This record gives sequence, C-alpha cells and structure tokens, in this order.
Amino acid sequence: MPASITYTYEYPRPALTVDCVVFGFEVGVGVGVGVGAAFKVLLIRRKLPPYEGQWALPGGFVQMEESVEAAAVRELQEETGVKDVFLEQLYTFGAVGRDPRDRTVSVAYYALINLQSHPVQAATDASDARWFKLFELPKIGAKIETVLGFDHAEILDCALARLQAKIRYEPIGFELLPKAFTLSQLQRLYEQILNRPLDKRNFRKKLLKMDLLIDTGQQETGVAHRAAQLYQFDLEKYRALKQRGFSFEL
Amino acid sequence: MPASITYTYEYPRPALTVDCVVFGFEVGVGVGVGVGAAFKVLLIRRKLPPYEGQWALPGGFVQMEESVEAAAVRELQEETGVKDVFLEQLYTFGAVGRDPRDRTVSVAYYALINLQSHPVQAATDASDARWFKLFELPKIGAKIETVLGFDHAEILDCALARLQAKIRYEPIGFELLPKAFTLSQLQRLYEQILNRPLDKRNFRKKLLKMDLLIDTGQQETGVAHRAAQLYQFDLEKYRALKQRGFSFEL
DNA sequence: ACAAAAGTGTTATGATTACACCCATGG
DNA sequence: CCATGGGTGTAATCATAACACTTTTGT
Repeated sequence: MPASITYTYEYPRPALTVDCVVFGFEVGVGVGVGVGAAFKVLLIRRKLPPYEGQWALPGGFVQMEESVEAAAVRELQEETGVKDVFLEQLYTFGAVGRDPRDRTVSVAYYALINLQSHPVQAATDASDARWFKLFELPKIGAKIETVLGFDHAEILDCALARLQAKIRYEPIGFELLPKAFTLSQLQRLYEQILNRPLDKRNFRKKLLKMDLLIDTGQQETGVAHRAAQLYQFDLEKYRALKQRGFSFEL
Repeated sequence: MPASITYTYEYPRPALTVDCVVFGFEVGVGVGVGVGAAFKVLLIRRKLPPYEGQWALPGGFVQMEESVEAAAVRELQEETGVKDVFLEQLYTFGAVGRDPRDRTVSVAYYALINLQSHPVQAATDASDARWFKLFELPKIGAKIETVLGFDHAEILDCALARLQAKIRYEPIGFELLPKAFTLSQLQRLYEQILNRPLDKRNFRKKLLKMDLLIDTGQQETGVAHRAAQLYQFDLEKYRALKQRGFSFEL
C-alpha cells in the first residue's frame, strides 16, 4: 500500500467499479452418453477481503484513462482470460451499503461466450475461476446465491432476467453457440435459458421461415444417431433486415 | 470554493453524476381550436461553464450518503421542482472525454411526468427550465441536439429509443396522462411516441379487450363535439395479471 | 435389431389488419 | 346546420399451437 501517492478532491467521490456476469452454454456433448446441455455462469473465488474465499463476479476498478466499458473488457480478460466476446451493459448498482468497506458504485455488464472457442483460464495470475450451472437442480440458483459476496446475487438475477427477455427479441443466443450448430442445439439453448420446453416442429418452422440460418452443407459427426445438419446464423442479412424494420421474435 | 476541506484517495476516482431525461405529454387541449398533442422533453439552461448558457439535461453529482437513484430524484426536484414521478435507470455513460473538465461518469435516468399534475417550476433557485417539443417539425430533434452540451444529445436519443421500445410492452404510457383520460388521448400518445398512425378501431378493441381500463362513468367536458368517456388504468389488476404471466402488448 | 435423436405437415384456433359510417355536442 | 371528433363491426389474412410417425446412424 503506497502511503505517499494520493489523489485529492474538493468533494468526496464514490469508488467506481465494473462487474461482469459471464454466461456460457455447454451444448450436449457428442457421444450420446455425455448427456445434456447446461447453462452456466463464471465466478471467481476472492483472494482478498471482504468476502475472502467466497465466490463473486469478476470485476474491478475503473481506471481514469479507460471508458467504463473498456474497464469491463479489461477485467474480464485479466480475471478469466476471456476476450473478444459479446458484452453489454446491464445496470448500475448504486445503493449506499452495497460494499462494506467503502462507498462503491458498480456498473454491471453481462457477457455471452461460446465455450468451444473460449476456454476459460481456470486460474489467471493465481485467481480461481469456475463455471457454475444455473438451474442445475431445482433452486440451486438460490444455493449459489448464498455463497456470493456483495450484492452479486442481485446482479446475477438481473442479468438472467435481461437475458431471458432479450433472447426472445434479439438474436443473441447465437453468441453462446459455436459458429456452426444444429437446430436441436439451438432449441436446447432456448429451452435452458427460458426454462421451459418448446415444440420441435414449431421451433424449426419459425426459425427456418426467417431465412437467417445458412445451411453449411456440413453435418454433425461422431453421434450415435442420425447426424444433424449444421447451420450458421447470417448476421449480415439480419443487420440488413433489421434496418428495414424486421424484428427477430421467438 | 472551500480551499481547506478535501478528500484524498490512494487511487484517482472519476466524478459520478446523474442526468435525467424528463418526458412530458401535452394532451390536445379542450377547446377544439387549441390543437394537437405534443411530446416534450424538459431541459435546463446552464448557468455555469462548461457549456454555459446552453441547454442540458437536469442532473448533478451523486453524494456519498445517497444511492444513485436517490441522487436522480433529488436533482430532479432541485432543478425542476418535479417529484413523485416515474423514474427508471436508463444507461451509464462512461466515455473518457465526455466531460471536458474532468473524468466524469454519468448514470442517466428517464422520468415520465403528467403535465396536468406536475407543473414545472420554470425557474428554481434561478435556474431556467423549459419544455421542448420532440418531433415538432421534421428533424427538429436534430435541431435541439445541436444546442445540448456534453453527450446529452446521445443520452436523449437513448432515452427516446428506450421509451419507444418499452411503451409497447409495459403500460408506462399512462404515467404521461392525467389519471382519467380518453381513449383518443391515449391513442394520440402512442402515435406521438411511436411516431406513426394507429387504427382507431383496432386500438380501442385491443385495449378494451385487456380489461385493464376502468370506465369512470365520467365524460370529457368543454369540448365542441361529442364528449368522450373517461377511463383510468387499473394498476392493481395489471400487477396481479403480470404475476400470472400476462404481458401488456400494443 | 435396437437405441437415440433427426426430420417432417396438417388442422384448428386466435390475433391482426383493413376499412366507412352514424352520433353527440358546441358554436 | 355545420364542424369536430366519438364511437362502433365484419371479413380476410396470418400466426400460433397442438400433435405422431418415419429416417438415419452407431453400437
């Protein structure tokens, strides 16, 4: 702790931090045995007080020479090794008592990452990062939350609510899948996030009718059943349609 | 400027402010001549540099002993005299150069007020507050924006986009109307905010079918044509339905 | 040959759109 | 008696929801 260098202001200032809720989706693994899809959040174990040893959202202080969003990108990379992912501002948490040490206001972000192309460094400079399943068992969401420090359970709830709402009217679910995916993987993703079953035929009909999925001509390999067609989301076409008033709706 | 009392920190801290986008809706006035509805924003004229003399969003610094939201409520009251209104967090603006003097991060809110019950103090402690019409003429939105200081034009655009989106799936439009209103006033409100015409019969059918409007039994008075029925929005019932999965959709 | 998931159409119902005239009131 | 906006119904189209069997592949 440098006792010498300090910064002085005429009025007191809250500390400003960012926190990131990082969501990932494990598509059902190939071999048939491996079983089901899982929707997950990335947490890191705190090495310092307060809440030392407990799990928390990755995050940290906003520096003077970076934008708030840049701080979120940086902290995500530093604490989890994750970069180049979908990141969107969620909400700013500014209650007076939310940090027991100091007045701290935190701008929360949420990130969507595809576990195939972004393997997480489980430990970056000795920090401990781990994926936790949401909805693993009935109300394990609640279990996780009792373990989270600060108001991070509230932030996680807020992020989940946002994702559940937004995935229905923006094509952001694709950020959680590999570039090429099957329609069943996409359906399982929606089912996991919305936490309810969807009708297979209606789901496929609706998505294919939008004409935003490109058939890659490739198929799944190494599965013990009929191989599924692989598709890619046509982001270019989506952007063009959106300009003209098209709305992605599931 | 008190030169003596200061606050020092080990690391530099951005200043933290709030800004409020206050929307109001002028229902068409009674007498037939008075003409049309108008959708408006409340701005204040800056008395101090930077951007002295220009128009800006009401706002100010977050104090240590108040939540960020409380700061927004307080600033709104201090600068415009408005209180007890719908207020929701919009977005946090944290670009590095957004304030020319100092690194400042601003949490923006938007408020919806009903001009009947909340007349604005045009001047509170000598500050100058005024309503500006959005969409007054084609692209006068752009005209206002050239006059706004900081990144307030961007904040205003963001608030407008949010309102346009949200009014379609949450019953927040009622915040802009008097408690009792006619269906035509409500329709004009939607038309103004969404900036497109709606079919009268379909609009009424849809709203009445939801069964969330209470017929007050009262009628409009002082109009030079058949008097319209006055309705109130049934907030209690809406909350109950929402719990059970109902979604307000226009 | 069995297990496991892929793929595929039809029908019934409800929602959305488009559209034009008579009514009540005040001036 | 005229001008102004209030109030009303129907028919065509489109979107949604419910539902079951055959196909392909690996073991």
